[in-house]
Amino acid sequence: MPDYHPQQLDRKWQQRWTAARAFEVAADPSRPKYYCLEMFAYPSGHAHVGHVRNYIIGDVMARMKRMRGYNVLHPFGWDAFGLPAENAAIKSGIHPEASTRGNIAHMKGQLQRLGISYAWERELATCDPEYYKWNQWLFIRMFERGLAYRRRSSVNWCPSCQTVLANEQVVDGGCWRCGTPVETRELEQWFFRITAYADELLDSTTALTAWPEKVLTMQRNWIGRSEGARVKFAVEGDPATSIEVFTTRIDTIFGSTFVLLGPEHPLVAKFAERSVDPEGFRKQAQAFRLQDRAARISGDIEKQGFDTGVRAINPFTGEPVPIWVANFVLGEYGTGAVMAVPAHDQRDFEFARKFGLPIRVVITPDGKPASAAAMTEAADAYGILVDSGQYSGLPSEAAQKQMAADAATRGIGEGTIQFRLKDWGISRQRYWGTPIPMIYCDTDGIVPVPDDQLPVVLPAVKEFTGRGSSPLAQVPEFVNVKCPTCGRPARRETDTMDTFVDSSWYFYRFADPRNGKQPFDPAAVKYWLPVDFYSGGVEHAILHLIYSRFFARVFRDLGYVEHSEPFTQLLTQGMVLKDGAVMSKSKGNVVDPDAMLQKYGADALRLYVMFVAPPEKEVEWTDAGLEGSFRFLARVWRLVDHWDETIAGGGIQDPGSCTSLNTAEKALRRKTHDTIRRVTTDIEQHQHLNTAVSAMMELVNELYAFSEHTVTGVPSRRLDEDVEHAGQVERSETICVVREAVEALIRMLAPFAPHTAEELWESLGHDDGLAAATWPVFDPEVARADEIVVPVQINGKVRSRLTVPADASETDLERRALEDSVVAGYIEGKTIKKVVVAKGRLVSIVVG
RNA sequence: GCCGGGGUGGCGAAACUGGCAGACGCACAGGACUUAAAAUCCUGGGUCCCGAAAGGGACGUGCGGGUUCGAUCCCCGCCCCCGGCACCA
Repeated sequence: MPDYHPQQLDRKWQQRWTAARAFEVAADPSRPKYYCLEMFAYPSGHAHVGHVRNYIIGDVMARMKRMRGYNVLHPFGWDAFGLPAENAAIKSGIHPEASTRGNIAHMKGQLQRLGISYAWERELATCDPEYYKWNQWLFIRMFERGLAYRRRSSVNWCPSCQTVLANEQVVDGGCWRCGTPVETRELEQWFFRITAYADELLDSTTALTAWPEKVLTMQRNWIGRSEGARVKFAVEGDPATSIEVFTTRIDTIFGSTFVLLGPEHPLVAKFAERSVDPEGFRKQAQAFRLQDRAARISGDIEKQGFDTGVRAINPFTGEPVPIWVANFVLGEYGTGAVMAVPAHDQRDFEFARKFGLPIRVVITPDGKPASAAAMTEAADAYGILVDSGQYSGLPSEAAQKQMAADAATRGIGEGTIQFRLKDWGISRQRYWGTPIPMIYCDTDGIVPVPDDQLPVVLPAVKEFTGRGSSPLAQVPEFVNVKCPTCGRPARRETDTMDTFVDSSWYFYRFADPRNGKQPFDPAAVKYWLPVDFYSGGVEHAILHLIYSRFFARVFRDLGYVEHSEPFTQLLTQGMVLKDGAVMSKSKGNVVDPDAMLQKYGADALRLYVMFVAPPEKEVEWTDAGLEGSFRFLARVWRLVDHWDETIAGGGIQDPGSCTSLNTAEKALRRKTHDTIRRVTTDIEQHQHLNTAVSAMMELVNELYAFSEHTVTGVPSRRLDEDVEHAGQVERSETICVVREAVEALIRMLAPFAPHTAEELWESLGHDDGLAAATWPVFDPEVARADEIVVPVQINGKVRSRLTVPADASETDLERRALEDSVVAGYIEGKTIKKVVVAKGRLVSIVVG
C-alpha cells in the first residue's frame, strides 16, 4: 500500500459516493427510519470550522445509523432569505439573488469536500418560489383560522433615510447607514397568534425528554407563565370607567396604596384631557414611551412618574388611591396597569419613597401588625396577612385563593394566567423575503391571494437604495392588482415575511421536497417525521425552536401531521473559538476548513473536531490537535498496511469459529468487543463522540502492542517496515482475531473518517464498500473475562489485589480476601468490624 | 434578583449505578532508529516526602461541613465562572 495521502482518497471516494447516489433514500415502511438533521445554513459565503462542526456531528450520527441498518434521511438546505444579502445589495449593488446563489454554490462545495453524507437530491433553498409558495399557502390557512392577523405595532424608523430599520440595522441607537438617531413609528403589521398555543408549548416541554435542560429552561422562561388575578379598580367620579390590573399577589391588595399606569395605557390620553395641563401631561407620557425603547438597549433607567390627579377605588379597602403614570410599567405586559404594593414590592417601594406615597404593611411573618416607618426596602412578601379586614390571619397562599374567588363572586376580577410570550410579528418592510400574499381592496377589505395564483413571486428589483418605502412598494406592477373578489383595482401587501417563517417548517419539506401540489405529502411526513436527531447552535434555542414547535401544531390542527413535537432529540453544539473569541470575519480569526482539507484531508479534520471535546462544549481551536488526529489516521493506515496481505490472503473463516485462543489472542478479542460496546453506546446513546474516538485509539494501541508480541521476526516497533508477514504468523487463530479487530476498527472509524475507512476496507479485499458494510456486533460472551482482578480495600485503602475467576461468588471473594497473606498482615492483631463485597468486583474490609 | 449548566494535571478532557481519580490526546522529557534531521516506534510523568534503587508514605477533583466501609459523584452551607431571563407587577 502507498503512504497515507488523504487528499487523493477524499476525491476518489466522494466521486464514487456521488456516482452511486449512496446517500439518497426513499421511504420504506419495511425498515426503521432515522431522520438526522442539522440546522440548515444561512448562505453567508463561507462555512468556517464552527459551522462545519455541526455538520460533522450530524454526519457521524447519520453514517453510524446507516450502518446499523436504519433508513437514514440526512438532507441539507439553505435558509436563503434575509437581511445580510439585502444590505450587501445596498452597499455593493449585487442583487441578493445573485450573491445568495453564488454563496450557496461555494458552501455546497465546501460541505461536499468534507464528505458529509447528504441526500443532495433533496436540497432546497427558501428563496425558491417552489418553496416560499408554501409559506404563502400556510399564511393564508392561518389567516382563515384567525392565527394570522393585523394590528398596529411599532418599528424602528430612520427619519433621514425615510425607511424602516430592522433591529440589526440599529447600531447604538442610530441608523446603520447614516447614524441618524432612530425613532419609533407605528405601522399596521401582520402577527401570528402563537399565544394561542402558549399553554401547550409550555406544558409539553416536559415531554421533550431528549432535549438539553438548558434549552427547555430557556423556552419556559421565554413563555413566562405566571398565575395571578385580574382585578378592576373603579375610577373615582367616573362610574363608566375602571382600571384593570394584573397581579400575582392579590393577597397584598389591602396594601395597595396607589395604582400605576404604563405610558401606553389607553386611559392616559383620557386622563390628560381631564388635567389642568393636557399638553404637558401628554408630553411627559410620550417621553416615557420613547424612554422605554431606549432602556431596552441601555439597561436600567431611573424610576419616574407623575400624578394623573385622578383617583381609583381599591375594591377591597374601598379607599380612594392616587393613579400615577410610571415609566417602568410596561404597556405590553398584563393589562398595562398595576396595583402598587410598596410594602411588599421593591419597585413600588422605591417609587413610594421617592414620591412620598403611603406604605402599608399587610403581611408579616408572625401575623402581628407592623409599621412601615423604619423600612428601608420592601418586606418579605410571604407570611400571615395583617390589617387586611376579614382576611387578616390567613397565610398568603390561602388568602390568594380566597380573595380571587371573592373577587370573581363580586364581579370585579378573576383568577388568570399571564404569559410573557407575545404574538409573533412577522412583517418586514424588506425585499429579500417571502411576499405576504394579501390584497387590500377598498370594497372588500383584506383579501387573500387565491391559492391558484400562488406563489406571489418576488418581482425583479434592480436598484437597492436603502431609502424610502419598502422596495416592493416601489414596483407599481407588483403593487397594483385587481381585487380577487370584486375585480376592482386594489393594492398588494408590500411587506415580506420574517425569515424565521421559512425555517419553521423546512424539516417537513425535506420529506417531500419537490411536491408542487401541497407543502408536503402527509404520508411522506408520517414516515420520516419527527426528526430523530436535530443539532445546531444554541443561539437558536429559543426563537427557531419555539416557532417550529408552534408550526408543528398549526400543521397538526390543519390535519397535515399527527405529531405535536417535530424534534425528538436535540443536541446544541458548542461553538469553536479561536483566540478565545467566536470566529468572525471582522475579528479576522476565522479558521478556513479548506486550508485544513488541503493540508490534512477531510478525515483528520472530521476526527479532530469530534475528538477534541464533547459536542455540546465550546472548544478552542488548535492546529496541533489537528495534527495529532492526522497522526492517528496515519497510524491506523500503517497498522492495516502491516496486516492487510495476511488478512486478505489468510482465507480465514468467521472469527466466531476461532477456537483454542491463547491468552494474548483472547485479550485482543476481549478488547475488540469491549471497544465495540463502548463506541456503540457512546455514539448512539450519549453522543459522546469524543470518547468513542478515544476508545478506538485504545484499540489501535492494543493492536500495535499485540503485533509486537505476536509477529515473529518483525522489529516490533517498526510496523511500517516492509516485511513479508503472512509466512511468519504461525497461528491461524492469530490472523483470525487480528482480522476481527482490524475490521471492527475500520467499520467504527467509518462515520468519523469515511474516506480513509473506505480505502482501508477495500484494501482488505472487500468490494462491497462501507455503504454496504454493517456496524460490528458486540458479543458479550467474548467481552467477558475469564479472570478478573479484585482490589481489596482495608479501611478505605487498596492493600491487595486478588486474581479470581470472573464468576466467583461474593462469598468466595470474601473468603479469598481473608485468606490472602498480604491482607492477613494488615488485619493481624485487629478485629474485623465489617466486610463488604461490592458488585462482585471489590472487597472492603474495616478493621479497628 | 430568578432559572439552568459548570469548576478535575502545563492544556483539551475521561471516570458507566457511590468502588483503583486523571483513560485518550496535545505539549513536554528521555530512549531506539539515523552521519544528522524529519518521520516513526518505545518509555515517563498529579503534588510533596522517605529511599542508591526496587519500593514505600502523606496529600490530592473550587472552599467548609455531613452521610457512608468507601464520595469527582449524594446531602447542607459558601465562593467563583459560563449561559438564559429580568423594573414581567
